[in-house]
Amino acid sequence: METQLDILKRNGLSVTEGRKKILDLFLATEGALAHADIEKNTDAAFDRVTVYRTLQTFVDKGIIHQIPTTDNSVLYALCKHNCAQGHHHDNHVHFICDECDKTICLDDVTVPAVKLPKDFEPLHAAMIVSGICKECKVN
Amino acid sequence: METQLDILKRNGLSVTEGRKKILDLFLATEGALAHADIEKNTDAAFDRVTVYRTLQTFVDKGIIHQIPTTDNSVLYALCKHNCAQGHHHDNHVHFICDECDKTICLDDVTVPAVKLPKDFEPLHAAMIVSGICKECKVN
DNA sequence: GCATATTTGCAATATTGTTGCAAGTTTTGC
DNA sequence: GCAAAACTTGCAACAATATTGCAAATATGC
Repeated sequence: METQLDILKRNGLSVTEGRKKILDLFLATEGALAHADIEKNTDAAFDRVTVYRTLQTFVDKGIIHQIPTTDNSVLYALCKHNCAQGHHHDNHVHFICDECDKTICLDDVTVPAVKLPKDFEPLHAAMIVSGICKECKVN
Repeated sequence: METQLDILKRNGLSVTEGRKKILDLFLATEGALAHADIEKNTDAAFDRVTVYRTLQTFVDKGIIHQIPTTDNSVLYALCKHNCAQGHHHDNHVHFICDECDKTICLDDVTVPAVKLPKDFEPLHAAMIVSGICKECKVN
């Protein structure tokens, strides 16, 4: 399995404590992370600014992708497939649970294509489904 | 055509200057509006707080709906169809233009249903397509 | 190991969102 | 149309979130 080190090197990034730790967190988390989660889970070991910059770098490199939400926050999740710089393949559906508030990448559910009106040229599509997730449904 | 007055009355809301003006702005705008746009376009005639509260009220009543984005902001747009309180019908696709940055409600394009993994129960789905819009494509 | 390039932390600042409360406005019932 | 009740607004204070420049620290290439 690919380690944080591999990921950083593959993307030509300097290997630093901060980047390793944040990547570790992503690798250890099933769902998506908000900026706030990352600050909490690294025990304030890093400056807030570093977290912002690290996330931005990862997004630019295609290591993580952003998930839009309706509550003025952005969620981040690892790209499971190989995403080249500036060319993401994160075209899977995201599920936000109304119960436990977790966001899950449904890697096997691809965003369906839609027919747009004339002269609209689509480049990227995102889809967010909310409801009750597997875990909450069973319990 | 339905005026701002009709909309307010239909929803049992007090008719105030602020609500009328903000509704006017929505009725006059084709695309979606960010909170910042609303503050700007009302000439700072209202307190920031009033704008926040008015938008919240409109969302609660189903007069406008929220559109998720990936840049830490939420966009708002009028519900074209009759949305009952707590029961929105805004299941159309939203298009964000990378060129002019406008967000357009594609009222005629409905969000397609997707097949979710076992035990996931969907309640709501949103879809955002980005690319080049009609206007920018032609010019 | 050293020079260069990159990254980090700090401080300052800007932006955005929230809450309580008193004053003002709208609606209701007559 | 008027008074009382209900609701809405603005202000002030505050909290949270995001951005920038710059010097110090760290990582990389040779």
